Amino acid sequence: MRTPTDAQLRYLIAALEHSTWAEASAVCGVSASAFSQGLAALESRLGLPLFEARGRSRVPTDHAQAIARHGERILAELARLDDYATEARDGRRGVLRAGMIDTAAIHHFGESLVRYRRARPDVELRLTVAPSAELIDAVVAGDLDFAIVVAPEPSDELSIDVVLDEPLRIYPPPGTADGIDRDPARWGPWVTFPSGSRTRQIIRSALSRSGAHFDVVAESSQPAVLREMVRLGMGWTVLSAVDAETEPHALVALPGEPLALRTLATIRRPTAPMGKTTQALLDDLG
Amino acid sequence: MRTPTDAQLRYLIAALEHSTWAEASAVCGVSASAFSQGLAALESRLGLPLFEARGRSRVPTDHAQAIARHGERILAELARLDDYATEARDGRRGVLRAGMIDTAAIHHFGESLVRYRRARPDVELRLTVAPSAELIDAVVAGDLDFAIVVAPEPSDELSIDVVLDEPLRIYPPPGTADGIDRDPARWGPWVTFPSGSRTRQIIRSALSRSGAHFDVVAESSQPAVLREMVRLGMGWTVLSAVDAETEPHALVALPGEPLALRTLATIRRPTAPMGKTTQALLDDLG
DNA sequence: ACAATAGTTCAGTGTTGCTTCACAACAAGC
DNA sequence: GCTTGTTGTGAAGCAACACTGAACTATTGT
Repeated sequence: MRTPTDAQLRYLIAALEHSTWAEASAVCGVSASAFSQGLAALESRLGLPLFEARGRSRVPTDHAQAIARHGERILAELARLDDYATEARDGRRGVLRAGMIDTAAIHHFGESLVRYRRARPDVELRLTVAPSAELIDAVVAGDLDFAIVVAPEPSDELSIDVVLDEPLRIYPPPGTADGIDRDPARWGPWVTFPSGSRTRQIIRSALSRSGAHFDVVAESSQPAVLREMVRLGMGWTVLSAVDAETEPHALVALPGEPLALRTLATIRRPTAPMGKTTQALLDDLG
Repeated sequence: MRTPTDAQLRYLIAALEHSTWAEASAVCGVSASAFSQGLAALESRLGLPLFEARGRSRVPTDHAQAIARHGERILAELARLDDYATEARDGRRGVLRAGMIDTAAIHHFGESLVRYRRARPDVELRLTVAPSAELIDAVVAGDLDFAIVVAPEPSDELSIDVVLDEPLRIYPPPGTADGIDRDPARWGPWVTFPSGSRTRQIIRSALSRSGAHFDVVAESSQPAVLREMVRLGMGWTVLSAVDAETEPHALVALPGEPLALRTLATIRRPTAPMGKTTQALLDDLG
């Protein structure tokens, strides 16, 4: 014995709400014949009489009432599922697992995130802030829908879209003699990101291109910590301007061109379809 | 866009519960092919990605989880409907609208009714106690599933099954002279049922066959009232033994054969299918 | 390289739900 | 009575659907 169709339950409810089946079938948008057959099928599936012949019309049995109540609940649940699907389809509902490096989350896209939360309160936004390498692993593993990281090498496992290039500038400790920027050989020593860091690689190669030594005396993955160490005179650093030049205790960069550009990119797994929740945030970032 | 099938929801839930689809499809009792197609159909109906290719297995998306929860509720409601149907099919659940004349309800079938309520607590038993004519109308109108009444004339609108014949005996007031039973001409006057009553017709024709006058000095539809009037000496009556001879204040019948037999029968509308709830009570009465 | 595993695609099949048309039962009119 | 309109049912045909079995692709383990 098969389970009742949602159409059949709709027929039953309509039959109880209207005095005549012709009327009810019209409301359901099917022919009177289909309506009649549908109710007959429902009766046989349930194994219960739902209507009783009385003259030329049908009178519902007590079972019909009880079953219609069950039917209403079932249809209500189906409608809730449909509502969910509709909201999820256009990204008003769902889960969005985002990853960002700290600079992106705080300085570049903080506002976007706030806007997004306000615009889509039913989206469960889970933000992971971590270094690029960690975020890349998480994206590849499928633990994140996307991440904004320092652009990695192209790879089959990632689709990469550049979102912005930010300047990395050199920040000497306060009180460093003027004119020293002319002679890279006298730069340093350095406080910078830990050795696994992608930004550290960029810095190291840029410095070596400039002819500077890269002798590291202190490490931290936190820009704020590096800035403070420079302020205390422990050494020089290279940071993005937004990290170094924010109050309190803003640093002052060596004048001239930036040492290098750091490219930030969104990364996603190319095999995973992009959900509308993700889409919407990425659109806003661009 | 059509609504999801219950089978498709079952597939989704199974897919989330088992590590491999082959296993899940086996649990659902369908081929891996049908399973895969079913989930694909569900995805397209909802317009949402439910699974994501990862190596050679599929990983559910966040939507899949949420939708499965909705699906569980829908299936639970369907199961409740099915439970209702199962119980209703074998008469453990539903409504039973019964009618009985007072004598039947109190003396003949009171025990049956009590037994029935105890055996089938989920059946909503609605008992109407009224005179035969009224019950017959109610049955014909479809307001009662069946009734036990004084057997009426055969009719197209009723199916009639005799359940018992009960003796109607003559009850004189206390202190009536012995030997008077030999002379029907000296019987009476009478207190008896109102003129519309079926039992009164039986009594009148039986008395006239015996050669007695049928002069009525008081009427009531309630046997207990008639009995009391006889006890107070207002006149004679004819009652079924169970009504007249119960304590307190039992009457004593004229000796000899009963005046007449009153036939009680169950009546039903022949066009209405007999439900199991009705069936069960009628079986018990027999 | 090879076989085993996981899931998909394809063609074919039976069932279902629908439509249209014809029909039976009934009520109300003349 | 006869006719007419209404209400619901049955039959034939059709399109959609869910299923199966077999061939197929892609991934993983050895």
